[in-house]
Formats: sequence, C-alpha cells, structure tokens
Amino acid sequence: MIVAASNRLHVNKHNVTSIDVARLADVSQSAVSRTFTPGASVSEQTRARVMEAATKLGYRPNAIARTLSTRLSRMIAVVVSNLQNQFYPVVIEQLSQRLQQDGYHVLLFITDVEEADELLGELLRYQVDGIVMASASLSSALAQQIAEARVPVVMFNRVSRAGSISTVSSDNHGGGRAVAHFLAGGGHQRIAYLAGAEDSSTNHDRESGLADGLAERGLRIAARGVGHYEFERAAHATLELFTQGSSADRPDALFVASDHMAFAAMDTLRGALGLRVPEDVSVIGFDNVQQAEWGAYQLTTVEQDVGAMIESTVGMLMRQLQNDAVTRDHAVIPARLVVRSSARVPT
Amino acid sequence: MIVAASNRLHVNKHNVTSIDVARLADVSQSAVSRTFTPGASVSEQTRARVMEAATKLGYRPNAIARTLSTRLSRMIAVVVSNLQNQFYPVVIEQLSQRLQQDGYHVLLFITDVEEADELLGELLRYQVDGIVMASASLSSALAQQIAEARVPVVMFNRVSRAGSISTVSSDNHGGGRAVAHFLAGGGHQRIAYLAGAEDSSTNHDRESGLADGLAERGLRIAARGVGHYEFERAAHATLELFTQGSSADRPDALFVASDHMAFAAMDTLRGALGLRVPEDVSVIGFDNVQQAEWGAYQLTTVEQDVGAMIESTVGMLMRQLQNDAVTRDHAVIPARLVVRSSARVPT
DNA sequence: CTGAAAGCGCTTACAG
DNA sequence: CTGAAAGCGCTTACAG
Repeated sequence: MIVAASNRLHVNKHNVTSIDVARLADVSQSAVSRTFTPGASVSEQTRARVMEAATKLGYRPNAIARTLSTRLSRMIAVVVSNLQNQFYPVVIEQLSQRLQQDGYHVLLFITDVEEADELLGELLRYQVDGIVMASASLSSALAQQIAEARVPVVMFNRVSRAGSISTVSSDNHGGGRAVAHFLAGGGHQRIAYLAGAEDSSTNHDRESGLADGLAERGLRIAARGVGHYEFERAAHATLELFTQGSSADRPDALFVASDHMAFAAMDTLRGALGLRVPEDVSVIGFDNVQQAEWGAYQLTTVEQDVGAMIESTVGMLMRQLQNDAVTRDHAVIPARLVVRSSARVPT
Repeated sequence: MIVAASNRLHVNKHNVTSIDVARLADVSQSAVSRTFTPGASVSEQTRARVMEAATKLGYRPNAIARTLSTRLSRMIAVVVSNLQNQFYPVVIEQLSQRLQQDGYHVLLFITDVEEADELLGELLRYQVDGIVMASASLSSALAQQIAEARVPVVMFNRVSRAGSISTVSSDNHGGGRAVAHFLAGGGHQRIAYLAGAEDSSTNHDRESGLADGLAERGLRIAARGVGHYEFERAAHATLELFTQGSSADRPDALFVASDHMAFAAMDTLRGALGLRVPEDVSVIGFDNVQQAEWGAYQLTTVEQDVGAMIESTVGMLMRQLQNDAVTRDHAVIPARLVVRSSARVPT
C-alpha cells in the first residue's frame, strides 16, 4: 500500500482516474465510465454528480485504456513518403482535419519505399483502426499481412498491383488524354513526356493517357525523360531532353507527370536553355498545387480534386470500420484541365 | 466461456497474444514478455523457443497494452496549423523521421489557433509522452494544464509569452538585423516591412530586428503592411503598400516576414504593379524554403536551420523524458542571410 | 533465469 | 438505472 502510494507520487502524470472521480461523486466506477460513454444509460442526476466531480479533479478519460478494452483506438495511420512534392502537404492537412471531425486521430508515418515493410509491423502494434497509404505501392507481402490483420486500408493516389486493396485515385488516364488533345489542338508536333517514378501507377496511367490521346490525333510521344517525381532529377532530365539531337528535333511541348517536376522543367527551359514558355515550348503539369497559380509560372495543369479524393477515402474507411469487414472498392475521381498560360491555347 | 469464444471469433483482429505464444513455446507468459523487452533477463534457450513460436504465430506485441502498464506510449504529439506555408511540411517530415529513428511515433494534430484548447485535452487522453507545438502560441491556461499533466512540451519556432515552457526558435531578431544592414548597405532609403501575424513572437522579433538594424544606420521602417503569414493577404497588403501616397514615397525595398508571403509580394510587384525586382524594389524573405531557389524568384532570404532546430527540439524532449521532469530551456538557433538576386547587393 | 500474480484504467455483460 | 466483477494484453516486483 505504501509502495503503491509512493510509486504513484513518483510517476505522477496527472493520475486522476475514474476511480478517483467515483469516490468523490460517491458513485460506482461504472457510473463514471458510463457518463463518459455516449449513449450509455445514466440518470441525469448521477451524470451531473459525476461531471461535477470530474471537472473538480480535472479528470480526462484515458484513451489508451479504452482502446485496450474496446479494441478501437480511433487512430488512423497515414503513411506518406514525399512531402517535398507540394501535393502531399495539402492532402495531409485536409485528411487530418476530415478525420479529426469524425473523432479520429492521425498517426503519421513518413517513409520511403524500402522501409515500408518494417514500418507496417510497427504501425499494427499500435492497434490503428485503419490505414491510408499515400506513399509507395504496397508489396503483395505487405498487402497479405494487412489483410490477415483485418485492418481496413485504402491506397491514396495509387492503384495496387495486387488488386486486393481499396484504392482512390484521379482519372489519370483521362487527364493524360485531355492533355494530349489540348496540345494537339494547339498545333504542337513534337510532344515530349517527362515521367515520374517508372513503377508508379500514376505515372503509368498519365503516360498511357497521353499516348492514347495523341494516337487519336495521329500523333505519338516524340521524346521521353524520367524525373522520378523529384525536382533535381526532373531538371536534369529536361536538360537532356532538350539538348539531345538537332534543334529541329527539339520538342515543342512537354507534359510533365507532376507540377512539382514541371516547375523544375520550366526553370531549366527558361534558365539554362534560354527558351520561352509557351512561345518556344508549351509545358503542362499534373496536380494543380497552389504554386501552379503563382505569377511566375501560371502553369496549365490537370487538377486532382483533393477534396473529393479525401471524401472518398474517408468514406471507404468508415464503411469498412462500421461493417467490421475489409472490402475492396476502387474510386476514380474525375480530373479536369486547368488552363493558364504555360501552354499555347487551341484557337 | 462460449460467449467469450464466439466474441473472440467475431472481433478477430489478428488476436495473437503473448499467452498464445507462451502456450506454443511451453513457457510462461512472462518469458514471452521478457524476450520482447530489450534488456530483460531471458536465457538464450527460452528466447529462441519464444521467437520460434512468435514468428510461427505472427505475434506482434500490443503497444497499447504496453502503454497502459508502463505509462509510456512512445508517441509524441505534433501540433501544426499552417501547412500552406512551405516551411512546415519540411519541419514535419524531418521531425517525424528524427523521432522515428528514436523509436517514437508522431500523433499529428492540425489546428488553428481557436481550436487549440479543446485539442489539447484530446491529445492528453492519448497519453502522449511529449508535445511539440508548432502552431499557435499556447494560451497561458493551456500552458498551465500541460504543466499539471507533467508532459514535456517544446514550442517550435515560437516563444511563449508565459515563459514557463521550453522553446526552440531561430535568431529572428538577428536575422531581421542582418536584413537591415544588407538593405542599408545596398543604398536603399525607403525600406518597408510586410508583417506576419501580429501576435506571433516570430513576427515581433523579425520586425524589431529590422528596426534596430536600421536605427544603427540612421534609418527607420518607412512603411508597413500586414499579411498575417497568408498568401492572399500578403498580396493584398503589398498592393496597398505600393499604391498609397505619391510615387516618390514608394518603398525601394521590402522585407517580408516569411518566404511564403514574399512570393505573393513578388507576384504582385511584378504583375499588378509592373515593377521590376530588384531594379525597382528589392525583396527579402525569411525561412529559405525550397521555392526560394526557384528560377523565377531567386529570393534573397534569411535561412532557418531546420535541422538544427529539430535536433534541439528532440534533444530537449528526450532530456525531459529521461529525467522524468519538465524543464524550461530556450534555444536560439543562428540564422544566416542567403543572398540570391531578389535584392540589390551592397557593393 | 523463471513463473505466478498484481496492476495499468478502462468497458461491458450480468444480475438486480 | 446501477454496481460488482471479469477482461482487454501487457510489465514488473517478488519469491524461488
């Protein structure tokens, strides 16, 4: 008894428990628990007494203890890899706020592709109620593990090869196709593509959309570079694309797989290469991040509807949570071209 | 008993516990716990048997249960308000990775100033081991609550008025002063200041640094606008600053309290106002976010050393965690001027 | 080194 | 509506 007391004093982390409240309010501990459980049956009288005691003591229900007994943590793991790309901060911001609205909390994991596997184990130890993967594609081994653990997952802005997991993405193919028609309509002849990560579904779909759209106009992708969705590598790839071959071969338009890379491309075009945008070369990006509207870029780009994507993601998660079942939905959100002045406009 | 079993089947969330492992390995549950507790005493033999059983069953220790008995969650709450400002994504990214290295996890809260109070209660329920506040300044009421809860806090990039809480910030005053000397040295006569949020310590210190530096050169702040650290409001304030009064009164230099706002200012200067930077007006920002290096801006700015700030923050947190005590340190990280081409360079 | 047992702070049938 | 009690899955003195 004495040991316990001194121990308690030592640890001393605001140790007001439901038992303390119960004692002060002169009710059972169950009664305290019930007044803090929405929908539980307590009389107005005891609720009032409990609340009074609780505020007097500064009682704060321990969410960890609740999690242990209910098996519901009300935490969602959000896994992201690339905050350098301006698209993701807004995703995180909006997703967090949306989840907070519903009384969920975000356990954030920053990772690159390699670490994803070990991370997942770590994340499952925390009994998260669900997972949003906005980083790498899951390996099938990982997808398997998650399925066994029976925790709802949705992949954000990527489609899994495994196919066994819910996904939310924009209509990347449609977006690429719209770009093709816009550029073809603008009279461009030599249209180049600056790719993101080769193994990503977004890159694949945007490129095939472009290719398909151009084919419909009797054109094809004239040249191709790879920027891996990174700024520096995009700048480098742009330089290569526009210096190889004779100047007659030079592309007159460049579709870049992300805005983030498009800014690098424009800088390189205008700086190192001394070209004008869009007079000498048209540039089109993908995402429509806030910087696309900045005066110095005025980037024509395909907009991803982040709000709709998040709504869809959270909806899927909540449905799985409620049904206590893991399902496989695939949402494809329409993407539209936002026309600014970095690409020649069809007349 | 039957009820319990069917219940277990129903919930069914990868329910392998240390007891299951113990049974299979034919040891006590304590032995299982010990083999997963670094530093606990287990013989090599039993450890091996436990590990074999554990991998066979896919056992994953429940971190929530551990938290309940140790009172240590290994979760750190990170509170941020403004991810639109490009400075914060990199802070979150680096902070998360640094914390993950040390085996901590990030519980992310996005909030604006108003919600901060209710949020805090929520956050303390989750038994976080520490808090990094990178959003609003804490109200003194809040600071009080946290102190009572005995959870280590550090304010990141802001100094609390209360003074009772650890803080990490750049040398904002020194940065402002360096800007003053640089602009004075460049022969500017009418130096204006575009403020961030009026009640923030960063804004206050940057402005007083500018004022003090100018005073040392026999100058003073010639004009002043307020952008509240927001893009649109900064654009608007810039427009006002440069259209009021006669054109002879027009500022020839503008120090902006953050890069984020500086981009808006440059866009407005060059777009709506048709002025050249730096020929007609020099612009200097604060933060040195990645966009400051973009070709179209080439922003001269005061760099915040994010790496050092984070190292300091995590160090403070860990020290408090180890000493089981809440202390009050104040770290001020040196800030240096990064010279690019948005401001006339002293000769 | 090892096991039995108490305890962390809740929730929730169960019986009244 | 209410209370006593079992249980969630761990950690950790304690005694051997």
